[in-house]
Amino acid sequence: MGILEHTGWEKLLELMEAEARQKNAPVYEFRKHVSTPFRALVAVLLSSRTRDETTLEAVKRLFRRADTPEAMLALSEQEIAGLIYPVGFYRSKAKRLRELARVLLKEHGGRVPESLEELLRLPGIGRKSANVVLSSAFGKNAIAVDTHVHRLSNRLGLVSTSSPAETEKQLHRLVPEELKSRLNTTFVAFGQTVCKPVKPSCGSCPLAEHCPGAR
DNA sequence: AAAACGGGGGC
DNA sequence: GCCCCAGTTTT
Repeated sequence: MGILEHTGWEKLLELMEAEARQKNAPVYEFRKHVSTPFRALVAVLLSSRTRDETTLEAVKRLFRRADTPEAMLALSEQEIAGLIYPVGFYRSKAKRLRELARVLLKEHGGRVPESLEELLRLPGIGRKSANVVLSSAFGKNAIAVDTHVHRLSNRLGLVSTSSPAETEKQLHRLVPEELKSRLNTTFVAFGQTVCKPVKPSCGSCPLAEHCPGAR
């Protein structure tokens, strides 16, 4: 018997969300500031290997200077690097941001494309990032498999695979269309606050009773 | 001091 | 698939 048989998808997401909101999961504050397509694209690029609180500090400063591809391209790599403290990886991230702005202007008239294929062709944007933009900025029913989604899906026994790509496939079959986008934020929020990578709070977890990974 | 964080890109 | 990247935070 899996956890879904006890809760169903809707209830599962509700339980996770309630707990994560109470614990002030960083992703909620983060999302408030990066809801437009360009901001979402920039933020997701910067968020690689970086916590949401850290990324948020950087994008708040960055967007005051460069909230459009034109403004971004007008800055030098060094200037961008200085603005994105404290995300780390300054040279590579600054270079990618500027290149991203350049391609956006040259290939897409400065607009963020809305298809997975086009997003994947942007420099610095891979499958996870493209799906985050599709779901968070364009409201599409996309599933973005980051480490949180991958880890939680496996711990909860929703999928069983070491491959993020396979997790994405299986979730697509499993999750009701209208809940796919919501799953991204909810799983990240719950992963940040309860079902953490190290030392998960199984003792106080509302799902522990029916979670195969609880310990 | 060492491990964790995390996703893209190149091979 | 595996390794590289390379700064900050957590343990």
